[in-house]
Amino acid sequence: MKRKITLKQIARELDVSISTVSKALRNSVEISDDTKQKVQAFAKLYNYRPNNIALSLKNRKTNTIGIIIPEIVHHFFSKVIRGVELVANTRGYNVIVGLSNESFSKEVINMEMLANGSIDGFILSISKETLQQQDYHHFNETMNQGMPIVMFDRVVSDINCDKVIVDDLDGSKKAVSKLVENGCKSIALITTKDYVSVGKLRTQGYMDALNDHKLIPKSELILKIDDSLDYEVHLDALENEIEQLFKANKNIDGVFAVNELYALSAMKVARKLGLDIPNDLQVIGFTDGVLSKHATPSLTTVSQHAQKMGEQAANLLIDKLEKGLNEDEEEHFNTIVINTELIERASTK
Amino acid sequence: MKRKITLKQIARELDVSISTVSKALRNSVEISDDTKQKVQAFAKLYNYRPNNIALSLKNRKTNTIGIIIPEIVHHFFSKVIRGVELVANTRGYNVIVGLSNESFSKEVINMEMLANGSIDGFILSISKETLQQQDYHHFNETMNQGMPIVMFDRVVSDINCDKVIVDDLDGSKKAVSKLVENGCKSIALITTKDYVSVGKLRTQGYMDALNDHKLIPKSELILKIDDSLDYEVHLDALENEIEQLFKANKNIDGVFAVNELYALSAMKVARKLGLDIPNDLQVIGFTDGVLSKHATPSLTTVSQHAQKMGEQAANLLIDKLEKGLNEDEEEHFNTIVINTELIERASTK
DNA sequence: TTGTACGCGTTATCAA
DNA sequence: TTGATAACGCGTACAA
Repeated sequence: MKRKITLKQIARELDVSISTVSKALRNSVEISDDTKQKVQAFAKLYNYRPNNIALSLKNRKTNTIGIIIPEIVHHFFSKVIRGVELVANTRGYNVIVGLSNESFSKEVINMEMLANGSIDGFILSISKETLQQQDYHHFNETMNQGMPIVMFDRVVSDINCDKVIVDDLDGSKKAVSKLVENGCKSIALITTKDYVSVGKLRTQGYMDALNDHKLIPKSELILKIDDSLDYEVHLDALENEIEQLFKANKNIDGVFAVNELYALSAMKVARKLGLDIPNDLQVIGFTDGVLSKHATPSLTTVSQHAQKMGEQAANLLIDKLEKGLNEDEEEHFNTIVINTELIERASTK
Repeated sequence: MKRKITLKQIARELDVSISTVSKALRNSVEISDDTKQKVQAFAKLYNYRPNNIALSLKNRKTNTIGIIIPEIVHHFFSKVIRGVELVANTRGYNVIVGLSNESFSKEVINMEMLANGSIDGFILSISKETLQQQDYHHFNETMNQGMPIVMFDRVVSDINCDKVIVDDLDGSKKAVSKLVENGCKSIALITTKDYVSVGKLRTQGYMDALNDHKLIPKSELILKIDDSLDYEVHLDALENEIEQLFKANKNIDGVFAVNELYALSAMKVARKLGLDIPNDLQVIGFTDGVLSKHATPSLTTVSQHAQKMGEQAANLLIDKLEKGLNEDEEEHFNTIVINTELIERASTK
């Protein structure tokens, strides 16, 4: 087992100084061709590679991005990671992943861990618990220490940083308008409690679309799910709530759900109640998930372009990292809005 | 914007030496209580945290694990990551993620990138292209440099390292036996080409189960898909192949598929051909995916316990990293076999 | 053309 | 009880 070779070892072997080796390897004009050849050959033979950690320490730059997400077993987030990775890699960065697991304290601990020199900047999406507690001090502290943050999807306006979001409002409007245009008269909304920013915006889009079409939103058609429960586990509870909704409002002929699970559950319940999709009931979900495509019937969705979000976030962050930030120049923050796309499948006419 | 504070700055402020500060913060008995209090108060005030990079350089230990996987937008792999993250975090490690995207060269580049000091060891699953080319030099070189590797799921026997695998053979046997016991007489197998080790083993399990039940495997019932195509894109091609299989063998009453997509496609085609599941046809898939649970009908699966695999892999790696490896002690490699579990849903009787 | 010295931030050892 | 020094591995300004 031959350990990784260092400049010092090469220098000793060839009986020259460390700096000579260093310069020779970087092809400096200061060094004679003879020495360069000798050193380079030796380095190649022993497969010399500079130690990243030493470089990071010296340059005060790790070329590593930290990404903190609430959950990785989730198509949306893993697609975002893929986007980040893609851009990061081509631009010479590595990606270190931290999971908050929707917990405030884990988010804080993870960020503190990484902020102590391990990375150059963060890309993150806020955990539910943090959103609920509205405690954002760790984000501000991190930025105060000169470490940039790019937030995506779950963002809050209280924090001044670069952001990448989907056009939740417009996406929802498009979806609900589609339902209206397809003839739905009584459209239900299945959404989350309002502290989830995207849930709130998507709810707003639903309202706007109805208003645009001179339809009156009815509160009994709006089901706000408390998603602090993990519904992958408590699926029954979710389905029960939806069933109650349908039973109390037999005239429902359209459903807009703010995520995939809600939409699929709605379809499942509808099937159980003997409704035909899309003839009796049309359904659209806001999601980038895989379930939609393979569902029966396949689900019409509002696509969020998760991978693109990741790419944009990575570009935003790296741009900031590499922009020689002129001292007293006012810092500027960007918000990139990703357009949604309505993907029509079999759950709508 | 206050940059992160260092020992040196604290020392200067308090007019003591750097080493005094360092010792005071670690509560050394060498330092007077007075000084300790002073230093610790100051450090707390300015929220001092040791710089990870400097520590890594000094200790030649990064406390970071590198994980290289072929694809992140895939439930199996993201669950494995979750398992790795969980264990790594509780044991004081970070996780850095590299994606090979099923490409040999990306796998090599990613590993070289990380092997230069960024991490202490690898957890990885081999890319398809690497498996096809059977070029494993990068794994051996990495290990020769003293960097341990733990492989999971897609492994090869040629390489000597710790491994975590599922019991593919037994899992497949259980599945196919189940079909036989449920009355299937003519069971088709939808699998991959043999260079994918798990595909090969699962095929073997199918054979074994049939033999155990005195049934004769028929080659015309075995469909080997060339999965170098991305079937998420070329879904039609996949479904066509399966349709041919069904049409050429009308007596098929059971299907065992080595992954989720194949199983779902089989169900879709069957539905199209007017077959009722599970009455005319029973289907089982080898997978840990989400699609199964939400499919119509829901799919009976052989579960791989992906998260547990990740946890075991992380424990294996960290154990090795932290075991004071006695010089001439023979190095020992473990292979952990994870048991599968048959999860019965609606696609079987 | 080559080598010395320094600094990145930390800790351990040894001297004062 | 405190401080100076060396070391981790690297690159660079400056001296020889």
